[in-house]
Amino acid sequence: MQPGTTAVTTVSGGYRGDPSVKMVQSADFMHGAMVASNGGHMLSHAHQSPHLGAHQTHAGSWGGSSAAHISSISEGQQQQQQQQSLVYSQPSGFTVNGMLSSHTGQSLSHSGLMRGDSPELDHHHHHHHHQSHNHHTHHHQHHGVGHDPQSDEDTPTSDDLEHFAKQFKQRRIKLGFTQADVGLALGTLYGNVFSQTTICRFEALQLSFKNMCKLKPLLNKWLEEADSTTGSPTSIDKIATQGRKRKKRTSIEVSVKGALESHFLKCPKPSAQEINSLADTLQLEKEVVRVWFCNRRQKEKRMTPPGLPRTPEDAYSQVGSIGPDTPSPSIECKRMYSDT
DNA sequence: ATGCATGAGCC
DNA sequence: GCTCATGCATA
Repeated sequence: MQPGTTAVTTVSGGYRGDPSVKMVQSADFMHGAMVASNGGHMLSHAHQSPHLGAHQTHAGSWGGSSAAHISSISEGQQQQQQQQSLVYSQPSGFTVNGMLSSHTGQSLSHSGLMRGDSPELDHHHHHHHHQSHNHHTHHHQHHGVGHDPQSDEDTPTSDDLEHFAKQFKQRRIKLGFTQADVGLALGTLYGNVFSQTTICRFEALQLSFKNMCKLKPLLNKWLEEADSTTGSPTSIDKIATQGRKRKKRTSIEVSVKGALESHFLKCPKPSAQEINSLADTLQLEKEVVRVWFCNRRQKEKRMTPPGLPRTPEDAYSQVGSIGPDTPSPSIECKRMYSDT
């Protein structure tokens, strides 16, 4: 390695189109995953623009003011610890309640989430579900959890999704299932397999609004199945893992990340030439830089903004001069040259 | 739990 | 090449 290497790309080249190496990905994605000591992000600048309707492309698909704390540390820990049962909990059936008898009441109900913000997600389509509070009709009775007011018919609001995600996580944990278990179960039940990552991001509301809406019905059905003690031996049939060759994950140095961040603030969508220059300066592959910006933009569109270690309660303490983002002037990034 | 990556669909 | 949904691999 050269002393000037900014990123450790373990493998370079030959990952696609090279059938010499075959490696089936094992399901042990949780090895040493007991590091639930996070809760905050390293990104402390937290640039979020609460003022929509401006010249900005799209500042947050969720309306920005969701203010949902990602997850409590206490929940995260107990969730991580149970991931040791990745040897597929269901050998030949759905032994739902056959493994959840070892917990009694650890997950206290801590629904600290009540603020009335109206999500205005009018950037995708024009569905007008402005969360009209027409509660003139009597709401059907629901005992405890497992049922959401909207069912899975019409489009839920961000509040609904937020609530559902929380409930889902609670139930899931109480039932003794891991996020990976749920992902697999969805596959066996509906044909759509999902990874632990997706389930995790759903619970943490780190998906786009549309994506959340798509997954909610599925997860809701799983919930019903699971908690109804359905001893019905559902067919377990997990699809064979695709022998995909994947590029080794590039580890970008912290300093380099900082540089990328700075550039992102100036211009979230750099041109190919800009990317080229950046890649050259930071000694990274152009593709790596390009993908980094893509991922960075995606992160910006999530409900939970990048780096927001404050709880909804804390949000009340700093209103007025909304601090997460210093209102930067609209620095429109433009192409350096036009080679046309 | 999250960072980097893939791939499908769109332009 | 971008967005968007999704996930492997990893800290």
